[in-house]
Amino acid sequence: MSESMKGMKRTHYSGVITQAQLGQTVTVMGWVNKRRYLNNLIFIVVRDRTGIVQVVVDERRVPAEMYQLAKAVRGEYVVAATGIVIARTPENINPDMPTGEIEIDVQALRVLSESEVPPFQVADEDVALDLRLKHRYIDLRRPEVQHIMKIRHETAQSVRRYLSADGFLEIETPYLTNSSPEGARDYLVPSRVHPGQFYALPQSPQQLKQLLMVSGMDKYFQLARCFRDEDLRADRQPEFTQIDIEMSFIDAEDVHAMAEGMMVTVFKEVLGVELKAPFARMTWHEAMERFGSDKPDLRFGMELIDISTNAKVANSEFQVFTDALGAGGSVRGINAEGCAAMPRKQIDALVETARHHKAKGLAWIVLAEDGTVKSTISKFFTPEEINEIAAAMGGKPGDLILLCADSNPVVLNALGAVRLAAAKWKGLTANYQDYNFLWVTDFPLLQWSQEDERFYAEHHPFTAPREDDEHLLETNPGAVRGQIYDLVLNGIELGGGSIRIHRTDLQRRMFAMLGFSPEAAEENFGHFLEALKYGVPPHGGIALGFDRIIMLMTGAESLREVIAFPKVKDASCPMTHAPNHVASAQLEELGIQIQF
RNA sequence: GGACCAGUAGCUCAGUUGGUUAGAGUGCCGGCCUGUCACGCCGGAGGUCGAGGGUUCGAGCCCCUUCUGGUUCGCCA
Repeated sequence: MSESMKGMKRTHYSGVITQAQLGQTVTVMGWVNKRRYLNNLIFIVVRDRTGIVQVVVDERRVPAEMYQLAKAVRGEYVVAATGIVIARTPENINPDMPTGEIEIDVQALRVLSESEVPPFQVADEDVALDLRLKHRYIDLRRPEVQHIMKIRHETAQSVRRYLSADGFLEIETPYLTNSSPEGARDYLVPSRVHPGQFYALPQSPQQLKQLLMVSGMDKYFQLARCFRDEDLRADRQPEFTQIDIEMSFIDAEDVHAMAEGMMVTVFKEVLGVELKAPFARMTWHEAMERFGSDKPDLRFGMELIDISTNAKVANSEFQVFTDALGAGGSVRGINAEGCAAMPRKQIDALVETARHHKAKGLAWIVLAEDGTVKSTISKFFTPEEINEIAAAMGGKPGDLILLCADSNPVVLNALGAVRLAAAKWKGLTANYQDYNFLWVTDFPLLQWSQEDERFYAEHHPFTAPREDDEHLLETNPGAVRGQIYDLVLNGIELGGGSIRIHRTDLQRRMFAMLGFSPEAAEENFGHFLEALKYGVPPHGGIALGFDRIIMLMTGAESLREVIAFPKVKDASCPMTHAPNHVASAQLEELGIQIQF
């Protein structure tokens, strides 16, 4: 019974019809959100991208055929309805509905497409994620998901407007490019013309945007799709979009000011939210010491406190403490304020969290409201000593003190995780609209890999060291700080960037530090080193995770919510079932054999 | 690659110590209803309890294996 829409033309979106159209003849087209049948009276609620509107079919006033058609209409049918916009009588006004003051008195009704009973209701709020993604085209009909897509669109437009007005050029870089030896695993694309050779999909347009600076483009941006063949997380997808930016003749401060201006404008234009700029700043070292994280959530305190030098701790009989201190580690803790009432099971979960992050354990002191004190370390300390340690931690009745002793990296990392878990339990991370931006700067340039017995670039191999640390590059590489900055929002890394190396000699020293022989550097980065010979402006930039920004703007729980057709845990698509087998003829043409 | 959590009707879930024919809400189908808007009322259909194996007189429940999904550690320059 599906019909053509021939002769009918949509005049209005459903959600925008108001009293202003009273008396007009309108035609809406959309999905049947709901059909309510009251014997002689049928209400059909039509939904489109803009909202819903009610169409009334009154048996006494329409032809029998039309009434029968209305009766047969079911949920998610696509219909076209023409009728006169009439005011509802006062008692029939629905104040919860934007179009609730009017309705459409039907004159013509057509079913353009029927629908089977959908696997889940568009109106349902709690539907399992895999089912939603399997039928994402239905999931995307839900108003909240459409809202996210709209925010995403508006944000992209706002970013483009802001950067264009600031003199940036939007330039596309290729998706078919070279594999790079550093960094994440690449997605490879076999070449038919060059059997046995492969393109790689870009993990980021890093080298190409730097080459655009060599070209004198001066200011570049791109909403670039990036690909990384690594395992997924709630905030990680194998393909994602980043706002990729590069600028010439600038320093880190210029990049900060540009990025802050962009975020302030975007949040204002899209959400109507006024952000405070400049954003907070903190060095990587300070972030690690105070929060145990290089991306601290500043919506709450619970900062790490080092009590290694506290006499009661340093001179105690408690070997867990003294062993850690003897080995050059530390004893630190956090005061989870107001968490004394945390159930034992939850405290155990915090201990588990610490263990999960390599700590051997987590000591705790419960300072109950009534003044009683309970602790896991009461066997090793007198009540007075425990009180003194608690006082050193700033503890007061009602607080929960959590202590960890180990090597410094382990203590910081574990307490950083415990801090987050405790804050989450306390509900301190619930308000996503409390936007706390933060720049984390001066990351170490290089990171030693025990496993591979070599240094890796913390950021990427084109990152410039701080000029005052450059002399340490060969003598004490681990101490060299890079001109690196990450933008962090509420504990999530929105992105990062750096000032790049623009001198050939320094770039060669950098590659040497990373263990590349001159020949290997030439083979992997030859075109890049070559380009550095021909006049390179000092430059730097930043890449911000576009999907993550949308996630934080909308309070979405997962990156999947803000991507139209996302991948799931094993990097597959539940809807299209990609990746998939290909015809053997295709493989033959590529000279590829599958072995397993 | 590791750890943890979940899987019962189309959907969201309950299911006690292992014990009769596995339930609720919602959706779906049919009937009634002239102003509904989470319409209401009546009736109905709908189940490989993710799969396989085991223990037991007896398994949705206990054990093993496995699959799927989620979270996370490793990984993510």
